[in-house]
Amino acid sequence: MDFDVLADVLKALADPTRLKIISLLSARDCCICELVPLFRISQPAVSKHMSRLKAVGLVHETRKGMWVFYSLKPERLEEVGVSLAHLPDLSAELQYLAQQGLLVTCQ
Amino acid sequence: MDFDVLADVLKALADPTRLKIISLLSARDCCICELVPLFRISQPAVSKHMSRLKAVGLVHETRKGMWVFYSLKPERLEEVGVSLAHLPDLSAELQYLAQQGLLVTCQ
DNA sequence: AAAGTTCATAACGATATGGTTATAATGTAT
DNA sequence: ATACATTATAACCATATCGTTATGAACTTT
Repeated sequence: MDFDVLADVLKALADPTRLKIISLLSARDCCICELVPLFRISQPAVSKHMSRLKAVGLVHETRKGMWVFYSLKPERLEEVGVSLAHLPDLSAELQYLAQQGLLVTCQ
Repeated sequence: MDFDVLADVLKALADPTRLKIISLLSARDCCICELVPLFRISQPAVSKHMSRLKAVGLVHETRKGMWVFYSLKPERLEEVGVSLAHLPDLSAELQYLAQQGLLVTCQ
């Protein structure tokens, strides 16, 4: 994942409510009306959290009659961990700094 | 890491500039004046990014004369990956929903 | 067809974020 | 002492974020 995409996915993860939702979904697919009573926020607020998670591919939705069930995409979550552990290499930028004599050298 | 702390660390990571800084620091300790020419932002902007990373323990600083060298704390970064892969368990909340008859059951 | 349930969208407000310029604080060198 | 280099802080601005209430859209049930 490049820096911009990874930042977007991390932004989607960087909220306590959404992290809790992810934890819940890792145990069981849930619909909005199940999540609302667990959080002290309104139904539209939960709905927007889900859209946000869906937008970055962390979650998938399935209509079942009246309900929309959300399920976690664990591969996507794992991809974040892997990307963080192996960030794109920027040693070219450091070489550029060295060439320009912009690296500070002090013992 | 609990949900709130993890969210704070993820917020610190959830920015392309800070991710690039982390990648650079993984290759070499850097001071602010080295980073400024690599990004198209001002010196105070870089300085604030570093404070933010330092505030959540992702980075450590060392004065050397005129310069302040920043180094990555790889244990902290790894901790994020581990926490994401093992989020705090919320099955108690699901049990609560079940007891209240709030779980939707449809085949 | 009408009423009820679930979820999404719109419009708004308070706070957070990420940048800027100006200036202060710290350390070095003349 | 003075001047210079590096970093941090302050004040400000534009946009994003996360919540709210009101309302619309999709689907079921009566």
